Amino acid sequence: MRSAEPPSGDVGTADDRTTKARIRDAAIACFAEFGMNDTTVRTIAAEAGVSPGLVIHHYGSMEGLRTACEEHVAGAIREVRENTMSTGPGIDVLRTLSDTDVGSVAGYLARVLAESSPTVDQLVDDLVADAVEYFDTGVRAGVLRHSDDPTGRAVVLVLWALGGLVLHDHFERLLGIDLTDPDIGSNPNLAAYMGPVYEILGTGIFTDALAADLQSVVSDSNEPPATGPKAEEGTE
Amino acid sequence: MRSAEPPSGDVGTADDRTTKARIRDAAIACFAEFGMNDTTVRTIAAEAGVSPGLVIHHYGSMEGLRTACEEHVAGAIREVRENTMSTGPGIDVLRTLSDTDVGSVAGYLARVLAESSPTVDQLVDDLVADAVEYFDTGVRAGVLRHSDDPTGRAVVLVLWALGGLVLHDHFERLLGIDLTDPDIGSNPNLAAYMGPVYEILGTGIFTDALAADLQSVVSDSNEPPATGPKAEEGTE
DNA sequence: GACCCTGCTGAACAACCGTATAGACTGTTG
DNA sequence: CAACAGTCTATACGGTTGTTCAGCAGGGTC
Repeated sequence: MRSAEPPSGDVGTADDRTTKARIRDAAIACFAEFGMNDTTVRTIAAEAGVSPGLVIHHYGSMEGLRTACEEHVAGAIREVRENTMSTGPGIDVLRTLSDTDVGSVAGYLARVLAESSPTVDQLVDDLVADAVEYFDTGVRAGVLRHSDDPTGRAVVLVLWALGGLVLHDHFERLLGIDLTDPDIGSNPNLAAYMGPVYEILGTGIFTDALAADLQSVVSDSNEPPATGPKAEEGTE
Repeated sequence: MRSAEPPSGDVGTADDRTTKARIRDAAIACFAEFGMNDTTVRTIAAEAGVSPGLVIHHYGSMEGLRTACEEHVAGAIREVRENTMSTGPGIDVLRTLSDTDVGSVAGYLARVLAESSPTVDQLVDDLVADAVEYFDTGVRAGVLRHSDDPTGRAVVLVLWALGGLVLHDHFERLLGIDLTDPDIGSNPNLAAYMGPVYEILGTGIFTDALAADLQSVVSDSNEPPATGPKAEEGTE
């Protein structure tokens, strides 16, 4: 009773299909499907096919289980990240998530990203750091434009992508594409999202004159310009 | 007892500083500060300085109060939207929110946007429709680039902006700027966010050759190209 | 056989939730 | 004055939550 954990203190990176691991996977699936609040110990226990008491027995408390889920998901993402980082091509946030073997990583992240926690914060920091590094590679390869604020650009793009993940219900309703779909690549409506994305990131949305005007204003003060019709709608 | 509502069935667009309105405002503030789940009837009652029973007496149930908050916030946003729409210049999502008189609209939205509800869905649809219209104005004025998918572009930009709002904690941690700040305009760190945003929306991030390549690929199939080093990190 | 340890169950616990109800206080009307 | 209608408080009720605990089944070890 003094310790609810067996001596093996791993969070599950290797071959654990024990009951404890099954409970964790069931919890992740429930969190992704029903949300953080509508998921109870009894919901998870039923999903895993065990008794409610066993969940607590293995993870000490509900918060202990939450932490274990976060660390497991973060570990799975980190694993994919490091592998594809060394491999090279085609890493992006959503693809990184769908490449994990957890299954409902994207749906789970969509639920936990909004609430701050050390594990999630670290995960976001890592994704941003990856983006910074990868953007730098792209710039030196001549496929990406130079940025006056590489870190800021990476932060904005990564958080926009993750924020879109959190709002996947709205994307699905408006564009017919579910960003949390584990195999989003085979969705026929993917172009409805990727088309505008590539268009925006390819050429921007401002015409050249206005873009230069906005850039100079930003570097001077904090206030966007107030002359003539503005066009920063939907961007801040 | 058969009806918990007084004959006045408004949701609060005009001069109501009654206790009922104060309870609603306290609820919005609590939802924004503590989140949807950690806010109980007793929390709201304490914030409003009334008894828990009175909350139920006025709004029938907790869900009735939630609905009233949603409709009130949506109404306040709609009001600002229509006014600035007719006025003309400088409307954007975050500025629209900070122009409302509710105070913690952005923080409230950051909590409710993730969960689908008819009222929130309608509000998002309206913001997207506004963006479509405003983008079209900008295109015809020559300050915005033409889009092959104007609606898709507006959806992506609005949801990116709103998604950033939901992830305001991460933005604040990484860039030092709180997107839910009621008067965000006077924040000295605003440039840390607006700089990258204007840069991205001004010129995009892809170089011309790669941008054209990606565009053609998207219009052909759903799969992003797989040749050479890719650069769609953080965007999908 | 007895013994212990581990995985696990099912019932019970206290705490908290939203909600209902009885009644007290107020101002208004006859 | 009495009667009344709202507003508001205090309290209590059922239900659900996370958590605890006594005990069962099974498999080693002596």
